[in-house]
Amino acid sequence: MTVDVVILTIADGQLSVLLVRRGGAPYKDHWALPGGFKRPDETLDQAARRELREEAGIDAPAHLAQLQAYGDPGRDERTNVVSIAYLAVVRDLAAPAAGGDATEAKVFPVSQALAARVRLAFDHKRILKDAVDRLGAELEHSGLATAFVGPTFTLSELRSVYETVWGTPLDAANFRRSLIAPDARFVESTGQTAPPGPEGGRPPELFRSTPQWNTGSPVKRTRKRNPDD
Amino acid sequence: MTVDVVILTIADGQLSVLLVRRGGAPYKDHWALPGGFKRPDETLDQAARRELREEAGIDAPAHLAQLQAYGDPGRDERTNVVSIAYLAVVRDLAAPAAGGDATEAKVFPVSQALAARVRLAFDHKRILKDAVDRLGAELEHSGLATAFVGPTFTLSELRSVYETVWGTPLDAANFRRSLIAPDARFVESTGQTAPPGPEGGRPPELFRSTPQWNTGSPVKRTRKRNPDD
DNA sequence: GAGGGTATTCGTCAACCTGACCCGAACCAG
DNA sequence: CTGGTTCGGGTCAGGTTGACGAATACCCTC
Repeated sequence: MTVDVVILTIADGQLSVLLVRRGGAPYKDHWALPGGFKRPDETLDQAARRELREEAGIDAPAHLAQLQAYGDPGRDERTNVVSIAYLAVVRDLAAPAAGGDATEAKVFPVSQALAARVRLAFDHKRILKDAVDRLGAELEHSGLATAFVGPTFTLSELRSVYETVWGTPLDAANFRRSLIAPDARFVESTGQTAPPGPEGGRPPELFRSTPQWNTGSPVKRTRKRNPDD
Repeated sequence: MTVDVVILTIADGQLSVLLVRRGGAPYKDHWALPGGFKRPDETLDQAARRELREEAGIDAPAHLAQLQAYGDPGRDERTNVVSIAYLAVVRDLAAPAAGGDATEAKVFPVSQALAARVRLAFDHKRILKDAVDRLGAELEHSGLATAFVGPTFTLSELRSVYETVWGTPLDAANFRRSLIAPDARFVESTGQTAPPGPEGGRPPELFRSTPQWNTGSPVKRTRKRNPDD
């Protein structure tokens, strides 16, 4: 009975995942999701937080939720292990913060970690793929995108989260309109502005997310529909 | 490591769940979700199907998917047990089909099983509540509603599923319009008609669900918005 | 300081979708 | 045949969305 954590962040404009290098058999020297055995006296959530802290040096993830259990026989050649996968979202994962377990930690772009030539330990590639799919779906129905940005943020930063995860561009004006709609209180203005980026431009307004952002999201994913379908 | 299955169906116009009476300690004689220990040589899905067959006599559920893992210490006083909850949807659960395990099985309306005065074994009430919440959300985003009806169905039958699960009435005409939209192929007509119900009325058309019904659902839940909010 | 460049913010407009409602069609019971 | 019921099909106003243009506020270079 283990708990594995998919730690996602956005680094260099790419959705990225933190992986650790395994020190022992099986899959020695392979990259794997941080995780470990659940202790009898802790809840699953507590076990996930402990692994976050021990193996990734993360104390307070912006988001942490259970994903799914994986229990196929043979997924671990040693013993029959069922793993509970967790999804954690953090920001500022710039410093890999190698855990105290003498394991090496590194942040990979998800596209790279899912590439065919890369081999992850156990069924961790499938878990990662499921986690990314789940994240994309969750963005449509919750305010999870705010977990990728700071406590205050510009609408461009927030929009960039959607665009990065979904891989599709969004219209900046319409994105703004849907978020600051008078009846839907998803974000509220702080009155402050952020300095423009290196590219220049008008200084953007800083927003704060409201606790209401639970019942649905104003941002919709526009799936390209095949005309021949 | 156990697998518990929330078996939902619609009986007498009410969302209902199948519970079994426990024969042994702990929680002897309490009602509980059917479930049991996972065997090392089977997958989680296989374990769920085995429990469905052994304890509820169900061979082919219309829907079976993993929900969530529950692992709080103390949820089972004997040993530290992590349970993987599954959601199964079946139709025609009229015959309780008591399992061969000499356990008594009975179908309860969900509203009754969740009532405050009823005590279910372990944390099964919370699992059931989570399952029902999940079902309601899933109806909005998938074609799961078709699992409650037969291979062919009338639009009234399908609409009744949404109304029963959500507890809100839907406009019959608009429901029809959204389902038979020319570009959204969620259902297709069989050309046949069903006999009218005991109340009379025009014979309804029989439809079949299409395999496409995965990317979203045309039916939306209209949340009543508080005007003072 | 003038001019070009960028990103944000605001406004507009047509197309689409939605909720509400009406009416005829088809069937049953009396 | 008449009344009652459900299903099929249509209409209509209001809201929402996608696309797009224009104004604003900053930076940089000349």
